[in-house]
Amino acid sequence: MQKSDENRKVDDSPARSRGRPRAFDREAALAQATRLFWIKGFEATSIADLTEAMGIGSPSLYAAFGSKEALYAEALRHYREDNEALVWAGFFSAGTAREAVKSLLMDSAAVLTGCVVDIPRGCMVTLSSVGSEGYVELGKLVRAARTVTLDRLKLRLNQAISGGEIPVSTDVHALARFIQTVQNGMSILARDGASRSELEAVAELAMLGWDTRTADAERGQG
Amino acid sequence: MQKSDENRKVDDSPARSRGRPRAFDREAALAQATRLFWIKGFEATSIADLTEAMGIGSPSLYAAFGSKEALYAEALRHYREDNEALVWAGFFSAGTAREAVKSLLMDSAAVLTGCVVDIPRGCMVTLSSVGSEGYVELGKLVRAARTVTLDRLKLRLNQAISGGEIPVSTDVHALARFIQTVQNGMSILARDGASRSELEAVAELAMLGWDTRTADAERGQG
DNA sequence: CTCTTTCTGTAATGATCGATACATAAATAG
DNA sequence: CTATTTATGTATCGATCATTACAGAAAGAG
Repeated sequence: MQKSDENRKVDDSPARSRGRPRAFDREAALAQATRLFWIKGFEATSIADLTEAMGIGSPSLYAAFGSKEALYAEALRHYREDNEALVWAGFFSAGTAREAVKSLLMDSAAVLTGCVVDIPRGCMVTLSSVGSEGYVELGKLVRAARTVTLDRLKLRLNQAISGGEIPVSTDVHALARFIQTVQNGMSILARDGASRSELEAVAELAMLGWDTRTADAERGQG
Repeated sequence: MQKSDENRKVDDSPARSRGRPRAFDREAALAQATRLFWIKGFEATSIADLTEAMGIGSPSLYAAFGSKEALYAEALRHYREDNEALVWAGFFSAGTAREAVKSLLMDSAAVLTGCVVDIPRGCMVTLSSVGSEGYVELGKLVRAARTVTLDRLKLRLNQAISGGEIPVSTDVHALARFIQTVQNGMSILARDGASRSELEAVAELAMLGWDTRTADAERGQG
C-alpha cells in the first residue's frame, strides 16, 4: 500500500500538514465579502471595508484569496451556489415548461426581495456593473453567469417543443429572451424597493400572455 | 427708464460682464462627461478621466461645475434632456394606450442599442448604481428619475380607463410595473450586447398578452 | 522540549483619488 | 493705454486606494 499517497487528502482538505492553522472561518468571511460586494459593487467596496466586515487583517485576506479580483470571483461563485438553488429548484422540478417558467419568475420575486432568507435585494449577477469598469476578466465571468439563465430557458423550451407542450413554430430564442428580460427587470425593481407582491404581480402578468405567445399563428400584430 | 436693470441680461445669459471668458464649450464638455459617466458609472469615472475627455484642466472643471457630484447631476439632466425625447415622443403622440406602450417599448429597443444615434448601450438612469454607493443625494436624484417612467405609464393607463379603452377593473399599478419591468430588463440586455431586433422581439412578446392582461376576468390563473 | 511552518497585526509602500493654491495669461471696462 | 476680473496650467494637497515587508505569535511535527 502506498501509504503516503492514499492517506493524504488530496482534493477535499486543504492538505496543510504543518504550521499555524488559519484562525478565521474562511466560508464565513467569504459570505461577508459576498454580501458587501453584492450591496456596494466591486469598485465601491474597498479592502478596508472587506477586512472590517470579515474581521481579519489585509494580509490574511490576500493569503486566503489572492487579490481583490480573485475574492470577487469567489464571492460570485459563493453567491451562485447559495442562491441559484432558491431560484431554480422549482424551475427544474416543474412538469411543464409553463410551470417551470412561472416557478422561476415567482421564486425570483420572493428571493430578489429578500423574503426567503435575509439577503440584499436584487441579483448580484444581474446588477453587477463590473464589466463596464475596465475589469475584463471579471466582466467575462459575470457575463458568462448571465448567459446561464438564457441557456436554461432555451433548453427547457426546446424540451417543451420535443414533448409537444408548445408548437414547433415557437421562437424559442425570443421567448427565452423575453423571460430573461422580465427577470432582469425584476432585479432592478427589487433593488429600488419594490415589494414581493408587486414583483409577483409582474410575474403573473408576464405569464398571462403565455398561451398567446406559444400559439402557432401570426406574431407581429401587437 | 431704469437702464441698469432693464439692459442687464438677468437669466438668459451668464451675466458675466468683465474678465476672461471661458475658453471651452461648456455643453460639449458636459456631453463628454455624460458619455463617460454613462459608460463607466460614477465611481469608476475619475476626475482625470473626465478632464482628459473634456479637454480641460481640473480647475476649469471645478470652476464650471463645482464638484464631481454636481457634474454627475448635471450630466444626468443633460442625458434626460437629450434622450428621453427619443424614447417618449411616440408614447405621447400615440392615440391609444396600447399604441403608446408599444411605441415606448419599440423605441426603447432602438435607442437602448444605440441604433438611433451613436450613444452607449442601455439607459444611464436605469443602470446607474450610484444610489448604492453612499452618495445619498445622487441616489435620490437617480431614483426620482426612475419613478418618472412609472408615473407616466400609470397616468396613461388611467386615461385609457377614463376613455373606455381598457376596463375599469384593470390593475393599473401592476400593469405599469410590468411594462416598467420589461423596459428595465431591456436595458440590461442592451448593455450585454443584445441586438435591436432581439429587443424588438421582446417588446412584441410583451405586447402579445395585452388583450389578456387588460381583460376583465380572472387574473391569477396562469 | 525545539524546530519548522504558517498565520496574524502593524505599518508602510507607490499609486491614485477628489479637490485646490498659486501665479500667469487673457479679455473686457473705462 | 491701464486696471480689473476671470479662466487656465502647473503643481500639489491630504486622504484613500490595493497591496505587501516585516517581525512576532501560534500551533503541529519530531
